[in-house]
This record gives sequence, structure tokens and C-alpha cells, in this order.
Amino acid sequence: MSIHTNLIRSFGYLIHLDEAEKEFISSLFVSKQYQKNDHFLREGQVCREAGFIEKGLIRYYNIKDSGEEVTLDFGKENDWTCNYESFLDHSPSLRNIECLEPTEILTLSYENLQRIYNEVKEGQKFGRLICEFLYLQAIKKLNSLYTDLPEQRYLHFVNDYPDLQQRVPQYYISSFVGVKPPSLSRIRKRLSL
Amino acid sequence: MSIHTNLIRSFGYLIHLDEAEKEFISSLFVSKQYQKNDHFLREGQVCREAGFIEKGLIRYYNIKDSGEEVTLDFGKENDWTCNYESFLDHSPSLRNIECLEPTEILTLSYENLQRIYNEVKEGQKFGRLICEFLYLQAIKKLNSLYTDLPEQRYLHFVNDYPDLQQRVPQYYISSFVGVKPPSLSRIRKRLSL
DNA sequence: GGCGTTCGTTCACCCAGGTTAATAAAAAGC
DNA sequence: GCTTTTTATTAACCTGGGTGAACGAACGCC
Repeated sequence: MSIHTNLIRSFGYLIHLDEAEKEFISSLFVSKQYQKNDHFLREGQVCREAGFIEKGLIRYYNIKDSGEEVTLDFGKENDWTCNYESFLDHSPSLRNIECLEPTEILTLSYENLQRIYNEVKEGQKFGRLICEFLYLQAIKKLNSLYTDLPEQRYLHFVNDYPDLQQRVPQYYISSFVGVKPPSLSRIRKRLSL
Repeated sequence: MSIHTNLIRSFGYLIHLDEAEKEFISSLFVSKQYQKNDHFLREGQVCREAGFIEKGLIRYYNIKDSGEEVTLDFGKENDWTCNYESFLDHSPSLRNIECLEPTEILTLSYENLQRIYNEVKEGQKFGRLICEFLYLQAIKKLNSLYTDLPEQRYLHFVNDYPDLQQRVPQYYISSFVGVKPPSLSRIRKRLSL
């Protein structure tokens, strides 16, 4: 039986799995294909599955009352994706998840995640570690928003996602950094001097 | 045997406890007294206990490279307090927790929290719900920073913490809102027209 | 290859918030 | 009560990002 190698490696960073568990987990995932601009999740929908990105690129965004889009984050190969709030309590999502490239996502239903929690030896630990990871990620971002100037956030972006520079249109990057495109141009000009 | 009523009520919002469990949990907490300006936690220390605020007022803050303080949040009677990141993995705290009033905190050591997880029927569930709650709180704050103007964040503060207006110096509020004191003055002036 | 669309940069102007410092008001000490 | 310290407001000036529009480059499409 073949298993999803990258997926299992990602589990392996958090918990130990025996061979049977690797195959079991692998079998719970369903592969889905998305075109550019397809949505993995739309505002208002309930997020019923978590996903592991095999290939491609996604973008998380909100829509403000004014209609303006705010890019919150990006995800790419070997990242997990999900609107965790919506997934946890089955509330309607406030956030959109859109594919920026043709993307392949291994999806795991809420019910199958519960099976992992309950049927894999370190399943509960996995759930806790995921939540803790997401929490730390959110806190890190909060600190950056409070502390860093747009210029520093742009530098962090370049540093954290070196390849995304080329793969993502600049107006998504500017929105992620928290400024408008002309302002990001000014920042880039300043930095290149 | 006497139990800490407010504390147990706070548990009761999340999980069901029988009488023996209530007493058991109550017995794991140690009351500590703090003066105004005492620190519950300082940057660099490892956060070794969670706390339930019986009485008083605390303030969470970071210190930027520039030396400037950034107020991240407040906590008061019946709130929990902890630097969860530091508490979880025993890493040095990046954050300070300071008492703004004489404050009484019921503290729970890391080890005793593990006892609750393991010896109370719904202990594990309690741990997960706490983490999920903190995560949702962080996400909500992130959204506000991305989406709201300072004026809106100030209005949210007034709305979310109606009594803190009177109990907290304005320069902490301005820092929480993400602007400097003169700017908060201008916002307040604008709003009072 | 040529056409249209999309995207990035630049310009001129505007404005909210930062900065510094002065002043006024309120608390805290004695 | 008076003095000292702390805190809040105000004013004048500065600056960085927003806005709207123009221009040019790059990309897609037929």
C-alpha cells in the first residue's frame, strides 16, 4: 500500500507513528485538485475539513466592511490549511482560502481527525500540539503587528517566504504587509538604495 | 472544607465537575498577594504557573527594541492569566505581566495543572478548551489589528472593558489601542463632538 | 506578432498620527 | 493645605502612508 510520504513526514515532526498507523492515517485523506482562483473555503461556509497542501499555493483573506480585501497569510507545499475556528466549532467562516496556483490538497474530514485523535496512540498529543502551534503562530503575528513597522514586516516576509516573492502578485504582498501597493513600492525603493 | 467559589464557577463554564473534583481542584491553588507595580511575570523568566485573578487588575506588555512599552492586554477579577507560550514549553517569556492595583491571584503550578488534566474526568477536555479559547482570542485580536482603525479599536476597548476606562491610566489605553497619547486625545475629542 | 488587460511604479496632493514641548489638571506626599 | 509628581491635553511642525491618476512594462490571448 502506498502512503503519502510528505504528509506522514509532517506528522513525524510532531509525534511518533508505527507503520500501521502511517498507513491508517494515510488512508483517511482524500486528494482534491483546485484550479487557480478556486476557493478551498469561502466566507460563510463551515470549514469541514483540514488540508495538507501537496502542491500549489493558497492565500487567506478577509473582506472588510468597505469591501477591501485583507491578505492574512499564505500557504504552500507541505503546509497545513484550515480555518481552525470554523473547523473546531462548526461556525461560519469569517475568512476565505483561495488557491493562487493549481493546487493539490490532501483533505481530512472533521470525523476522520477525531479518529486520529482516538485511534492513534499519540493522537491526542497531536491535537494539542497542532493547537499550540497555531496559537504560537498567531501570537507571533500579533507581536509583529504591534511592534514592527511596515518596512520590517516586508523584510520578515521576504525572509520567511523567500520563494513567494516570485510566486505572489505584489498587491497581495502589500496587503499582507499592511500597506497599499504604492506604499510597498516606496518601501522597496527605499530598501534598494 | 471551603472552596474558591469564583474559581470553581470559572471551571464550570467549560466542564462538569462533581463535588470531590471541586474540592480537589480548589486545593491545588495557592493564593498570592501583589502590590501595585509588582510583576506576576517578567520578560526572560519562565512562566511556571497559571493564575486566576480573585481581585485586582493586571497589564500585559512587551518592550520594543527602542525601549518603548507596548500594552497588549488587561486582565481583571475572574480572568485567567499566564504567558501560555512560556508556560507550555518552559521558554523564557517575551512578555511582562504587571499588577496595576493591589491584586490577589490564585496560582496553579504547571505540575498541578497536569494533575487536573490527568485526575479530573474532563481534565483533558479542559486543557483543549483553554487552548482553543486562547487561540480564538488571539485571532480576534489579529483581525481587529488588521481591519479596524485606531478609533474603532478604542471604541471596542470602551465597549469590551467599560470599567477599565476609570481604572487604567490613559497612556496604557493609548498603547493598547496602538497610538500615542496625543493621538488618543485627538480621537477622544473627535468622538465627543 | 499585435492587441488588450493586468500589474507595478511614480507623481501630486491630502491627512492621520508621531514628535516635542508647553501647559493644565489631577494625584500623591508630607 | 501646599508642594511635587504624575497624567492629560493642546499646539506646531514633521513624516509616512493613502488616494487618484497617469504611465509603462509584462503577460495572455487570439
